[in-house]
Amino acid sequence: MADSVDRPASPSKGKGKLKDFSSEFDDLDPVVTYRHIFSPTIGPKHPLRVVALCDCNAFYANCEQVRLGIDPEKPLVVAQWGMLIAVNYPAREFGISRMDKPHEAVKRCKDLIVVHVATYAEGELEPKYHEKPDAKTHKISLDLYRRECIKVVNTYKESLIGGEIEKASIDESFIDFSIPVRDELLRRFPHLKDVPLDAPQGIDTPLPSPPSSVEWPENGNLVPIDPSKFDPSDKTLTTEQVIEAEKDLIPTWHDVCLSIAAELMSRMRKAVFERLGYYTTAGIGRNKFLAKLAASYRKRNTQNILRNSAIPGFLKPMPFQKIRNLGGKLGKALAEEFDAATVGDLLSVDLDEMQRKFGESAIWVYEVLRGIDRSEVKEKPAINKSMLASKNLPNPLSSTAEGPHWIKMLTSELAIRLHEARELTPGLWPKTISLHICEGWSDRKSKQAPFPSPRTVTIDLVLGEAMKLWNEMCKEGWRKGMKITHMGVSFHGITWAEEGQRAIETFLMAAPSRPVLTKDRARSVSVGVRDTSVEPARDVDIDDDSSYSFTCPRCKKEVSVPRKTLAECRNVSGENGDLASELQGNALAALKQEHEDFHFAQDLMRENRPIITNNTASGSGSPKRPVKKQKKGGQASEPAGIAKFFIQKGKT
DNA sequence: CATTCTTTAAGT
DNA sequence: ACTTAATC
Repeated sequence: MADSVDRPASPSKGKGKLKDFSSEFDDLDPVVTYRHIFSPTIGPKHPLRVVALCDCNAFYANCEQVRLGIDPEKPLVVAQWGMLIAVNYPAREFGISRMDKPHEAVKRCKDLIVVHVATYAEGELEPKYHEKPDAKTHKISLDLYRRECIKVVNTYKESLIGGEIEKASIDESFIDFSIPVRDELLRRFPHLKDVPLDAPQGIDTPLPSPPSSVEWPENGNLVPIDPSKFDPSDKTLTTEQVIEAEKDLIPTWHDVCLSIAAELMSRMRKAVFERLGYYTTAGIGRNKFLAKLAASYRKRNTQNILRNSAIPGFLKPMPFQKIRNLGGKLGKALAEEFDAATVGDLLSVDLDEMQRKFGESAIWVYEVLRGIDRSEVKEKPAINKSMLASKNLPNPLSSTAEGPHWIKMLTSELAIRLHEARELTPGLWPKTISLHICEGWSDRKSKQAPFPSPRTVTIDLVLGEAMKLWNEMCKEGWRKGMKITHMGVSFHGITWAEEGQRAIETFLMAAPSRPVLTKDRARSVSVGVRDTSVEPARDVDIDDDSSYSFTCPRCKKEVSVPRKTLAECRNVSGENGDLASELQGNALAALKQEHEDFHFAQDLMRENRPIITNNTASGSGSPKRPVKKQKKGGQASEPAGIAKFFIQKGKT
């Protein structure tokens, strides 16, 4: 009850007063002007912003069902050791839930298909669907789901022109439809493009009235404005019924935008289903957290539209712990502090009080409770920044000698996954490696170290680095009676290697089998420097500061790698005769290739795929690499596939 | 209602 | 570098 007098006035209207409910959500029908329509960007405060969250339903189960070519209406579950990690919707009809054990589930449904997740057996280089996987000896592989997830996101991209997509988790993506929707809006209502000559406030004049009714797509649900008019347990509530009950309603321009987004979303979900066979559910609303909540309104192969006018009725009875970021400690703290469970319960807490108790987070919470969320849909790099292989140990390790077995298992998987990632994006490399263990129930320890940078991934390399960490850990000793119940190895800071570094590698790989060029010999060799075609060759002086360089037509920057660095990397050689031209050709070709690869990787990381002009379903889901390098050495740079990969073992 | 495995971000 | 928290 501290006085709020000594605090500056809060921006909230009803501050300190008894709340008038209509003012809790006071921005639901903002004025939209021509200026809004013309705005080149549509940020979090724009009144016509439209965001969707689309997630795959029972994704792992759906993946296995598709992989096995099973009828999607057959009940199917995915098991991981003694538990279920995915239950498809037909199986849920039998009352099976993720908390059930596989054997319990089978009791509920005689014909239930139980698929165990793929596992690595000891020493295996790829995961398999083993007959009888054993938690004591095998290691789970979630790779199938990771790969399928990429296909889903790529399909979204191909079927959407010009929107932003953020992959939020393995089976969820946020989509910002604002720009494509605005473009379509102008196509359908071209009169919005012209500010009337007699408009009183020019470009700041409010838009004319929207059409008197909105065509909501058939295949989705409208969250009702007044849920009390309906039986909340009625899962069959249709859009028609909602529209019928809201006959008198005057739609807004934002409603029109939502309906357009719904069409686009529907098209994207259809593409995913037709191409990949995955069912999705989407939520569509004015911002991310509402889109996410709306997605959970009705599930399985559908989409739910949350109009601004429906926000209060939807949000007030909502347990606030369902809101993203309020599911954990913060949510619990709020519940305890204010003895509240629903959003409605917290609306009477004013901003000052909230700030006193929750400091920084208060404004975010305060706004979210009122349906406001300014967070943006931001494209995340397509490449993961970290990679973890971990394992709970059913028989805890009780001696240091048992460590290496599991470390080998975990590092093998990591090496394979890194190698796989590099097939798509050559040059990816982790900055650090770390080893993490749990002793007993809650004693955790971790060690990390910089990861070295040879150019090929081998299991032995990763194993060796992890073993160093393990040995360090062992040296520090264990609590009395060592009991390791969990172990994990991970890569962090996985990024595209530095350009110069990569250029050198490419360069060296281009000439792998030639006699070694010593520094002395290199001094006597002639190499052209700036421009291969124009500048005459001149003597190499290893100590000079000149570079191989060219100007990139795309970014207009001069790209170079110091000649010195290349020379010192040794192995640069050839017969004395045409060595000069060969060297400069190799170096420049490598550098150019490297630079193209750099752009390629950047595009890939930002997921800037070339814009598809028509919706002609192109078969390939992944971007094309730039023109392949013509290698003088005639040697494949990277071994393809796991078989070859293993041959690399033992080499530096 | 608890469990295995992931990934990311942020704090100390 | 190492820990904690949050999400699926």
